[in-house]
Amino acid sequence: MKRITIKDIAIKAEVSISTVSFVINGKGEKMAISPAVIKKVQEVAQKLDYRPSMIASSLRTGKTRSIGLIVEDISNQFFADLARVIEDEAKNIDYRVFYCSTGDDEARSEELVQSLLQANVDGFIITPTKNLEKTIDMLIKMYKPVVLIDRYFANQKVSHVAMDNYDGSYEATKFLIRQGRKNIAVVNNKSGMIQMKLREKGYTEALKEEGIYDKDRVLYLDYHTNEQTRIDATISFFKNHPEIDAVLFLANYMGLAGLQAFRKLEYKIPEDISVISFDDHDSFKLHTPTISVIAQPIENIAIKSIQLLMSQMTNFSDFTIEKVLQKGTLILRESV
Amino acid sequence: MKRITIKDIAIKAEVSISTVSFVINGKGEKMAISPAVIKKVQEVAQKLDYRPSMIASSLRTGKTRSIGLIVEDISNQFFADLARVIEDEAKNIDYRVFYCSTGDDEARSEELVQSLLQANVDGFIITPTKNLEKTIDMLIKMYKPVVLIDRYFANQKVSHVAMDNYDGSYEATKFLIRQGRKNIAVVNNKSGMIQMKLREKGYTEALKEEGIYDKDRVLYLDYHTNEQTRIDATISFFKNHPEIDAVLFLANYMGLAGLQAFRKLEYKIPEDISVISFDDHDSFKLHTPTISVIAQPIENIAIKSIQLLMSQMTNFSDFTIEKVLQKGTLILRESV
DNA sequence: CTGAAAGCGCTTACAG
DNA sequence: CTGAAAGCGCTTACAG
Repeated sequence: MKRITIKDIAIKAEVSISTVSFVINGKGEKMAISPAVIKKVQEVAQKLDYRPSMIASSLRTGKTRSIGLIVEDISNQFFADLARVIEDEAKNIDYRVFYCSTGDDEARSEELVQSLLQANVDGFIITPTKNLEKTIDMLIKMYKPVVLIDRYFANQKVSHVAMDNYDGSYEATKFLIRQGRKNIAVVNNKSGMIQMKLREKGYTEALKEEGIYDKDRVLYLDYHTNEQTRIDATISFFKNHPEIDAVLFLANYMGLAGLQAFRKLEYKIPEDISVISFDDHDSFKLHTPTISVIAQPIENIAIKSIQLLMSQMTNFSDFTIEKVLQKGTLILRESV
Repeated sequence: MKRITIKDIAIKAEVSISTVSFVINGKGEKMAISPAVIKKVQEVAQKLDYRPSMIASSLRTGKTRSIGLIVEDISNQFFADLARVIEDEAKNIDYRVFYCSTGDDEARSEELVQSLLQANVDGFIITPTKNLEKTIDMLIKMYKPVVLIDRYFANQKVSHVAMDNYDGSYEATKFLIRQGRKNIAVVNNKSGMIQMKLREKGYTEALKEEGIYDKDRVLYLDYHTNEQTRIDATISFFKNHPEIDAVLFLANYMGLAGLQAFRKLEYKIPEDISVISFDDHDSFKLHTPTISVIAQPIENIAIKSIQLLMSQMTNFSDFTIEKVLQKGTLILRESV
């Protein structure tokens, strides 16, 4: 099974290698190659079942028609959905996507960037970890197109696409207040990343406007631990705060842990406590009762990020940095 | 930012290009290069922050140190978990994994194989669609290592790793019978793929042994449809069969649809109906009541498949075809 | 012990 | 309108 190359085609079609290359790449007309020759080359290529070597072409051009997608955790539904849409979009423009998960591990994130760099991807879409600002600056300096998604660094000159997190939790909190809830808690993680801070801020501001903010009603969970530990922490927090009558979970895995905590505590939802979580998830639709969520505009985020990346890839010297916030959707279910 | 190549190192270290290449690839000793030279080359490489071009080396050697992983749907937890373990295992032996989903679309599966072939992956791990037998034969003919997972073609000479599906559902059904259930239904899809047939067969045999098999208690759902349609089909089936007192769902997405159907029907689990589903899933642990499952040995499947693939990759002319079945685990929760 | 050179399969500037 | 040739960054058989 010897590989068919443009040389084989050239010989068989009795033209030069360059002519074959031009025709294969659709530059036949531009190069003023006669229609007859174009047709002949195409026929021969077809007959020999020619497949271009991406590797050889990459080595020559320095381009791979691939993009690297670094997410926090591909087994989290939110990121899986995001990846799926990004992959589909990329496929439409004939790009391949390499995905990988950081697990919110800072060293691993670094490694992943390096390894994608080594694989020579043409551009990056990244949900950064906390330490990654410098690495991203380095990519920019290397003229590598980058778009950040879901989270970002406030003062960095890099395009990003994220949900309007502040607005999402502000609106959800206001909704709970309008329902008559007075003692509203929030569960955040300890990451301190901007998207989480903004979610908390939306909650905080909404309560402060009503003069009912209480800093003791904020629980911080550790991302880097197992689910049981999160459940236990949630249980003991709520045991200490029996007055709480509503809660906002700032990410789906915290919501999932919270629901298990409430089951242990035998809380009735929404009678004892109203529940809203960030990020929609199968389990929220299936839970008894069904759980209200602030759903992310996954499709919009994916499409916009590919657009921004493409604009950098086609024209690195003169593109505009865009910082895009897409509105989420409050989906009301039985839990409120 | 010019790229650093072995040529730069050769010049700086004042040795030949070949010497650099040998040292970089750890063949210095074998080539009897003096320790002093080895050390010098390594130091220079380090200082210049040299990164080998995978692309150039691939072009030269024909190897890419990558494997293609084709699953049915990466956003399904079972496949996501499988992919995660496979990726970790591959990383340990310094291989990269490209994953993609067929969506059980036969044309797309073909395309994916072609596109991975074009990317020159060194080996394939595939959950095949129904039509893929010929394509896989072609890979074998091209001397491309292949391992099938989750499903396979009974008479094909290709290694595979799957769960012992027959045993899994046989044991689960026997368990339901021992619990005193008499009218046990099963929900399958229409794919007709071997793993689904075996799951159904385990159920059928267990019931036939007791003389209580009834072919009217088998429901077939369509994979290629939306969840609501599956829920509706499940509801109408159970409405027509009020005598059913237990059910086995043969894949997690059917189980998830089933639970929503039961909620609509206001069935009490397990009082009205005992429930066991294939494939564990977050939602099953979180459901009220928690749902019993036949969990797949995901880690074992992943590890074994990489092992089999590696044995083919290192020695294609003389490896043994292995057909491996790993036992699943019946996890009993509140639903039975 | 080390080096010069061919070649993997392409693309593209240059010449005619 | 078409072809000869250089070169992308490696690896490795061969020569000395």
